[in-house]
Amino acid sequence: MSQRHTAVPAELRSRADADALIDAGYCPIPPREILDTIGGKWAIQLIVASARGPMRFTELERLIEGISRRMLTLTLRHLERDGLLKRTVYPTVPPKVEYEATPMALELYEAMLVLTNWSRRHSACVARSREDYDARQAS
Amino acid sequence: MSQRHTAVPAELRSRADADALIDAGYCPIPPREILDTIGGKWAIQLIVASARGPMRFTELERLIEGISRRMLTLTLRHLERDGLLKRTVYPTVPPKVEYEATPMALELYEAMLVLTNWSRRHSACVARSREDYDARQAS
DNA sequence: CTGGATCCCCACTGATACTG
DNA sequence: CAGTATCAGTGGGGATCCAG
Repeated sequence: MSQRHTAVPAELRSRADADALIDAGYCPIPPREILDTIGGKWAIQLIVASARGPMRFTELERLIEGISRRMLTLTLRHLERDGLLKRTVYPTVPPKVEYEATPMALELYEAMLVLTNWSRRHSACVARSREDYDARQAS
Repeated sequence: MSQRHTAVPAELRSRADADALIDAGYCPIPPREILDTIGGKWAIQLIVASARGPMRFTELERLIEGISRRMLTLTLRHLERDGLLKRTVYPTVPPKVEYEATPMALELYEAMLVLTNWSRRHSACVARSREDYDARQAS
């Protein structure tokens, strides 16, 4: 735990580059902290959905598709607690509550795009690898 | 599902930029697939540990600290199946098995650094947000 | 409309013991 | 050395009902 950290250049491709990063003290272990935050089944979708502007509870419920009322509430609370969503209550009747991604969440979203990019570049390769692996197991 | 995707520039800061990205069809929903792969408790640590070169089973077991033999095996199998680790068996006695991160895994590792960077920039903010939130709940 | 409360399931994880 | 097998605990997540 608690290793040193420095600013990260991060446009590299080779094994040597990765070596250099590790030697420089880049410790990707803290991602556990991030993964605990956004690793939930719905967190990312909620951030994306509320990235364009205020979204109401029911809007999100309809948009996310498959999410239960319980998990919607829980995940929203979690994200709000972490400062990733701003919750605004309008004391009207019936009540109206809006959720909106904070700037910090938008940056996280942009960071996620790098992972998305990786996924897109390699998903086929991963799928093929799985097939090969499963085929070998069958034999 | 199955939205369009395009190459990603991804050096932006504003809400408008995020809007532009979403409009352009960047769908960060697939990260679920990534998160299922690396969201495990030990996956990232194993990738990092085996990023510098071949690592033996027992080496990893000692290095990771806290991992059980069972989870080490399971996670290694999972990563191998996805093509993120290469497993090499030397039919000697006693047996010798080496695990090494593939180029694809190294790229993933580099992508994770972006998230790590986000975490480092905002961890204090998140912590403060949590304190505020919890304080409000207490009242 | 926006949740809170409750019950339940099961996948992930850990602990321990055994083996080629 | 490098696993496998088995049992048990925990928590995330779903279903349902209730309430301000």
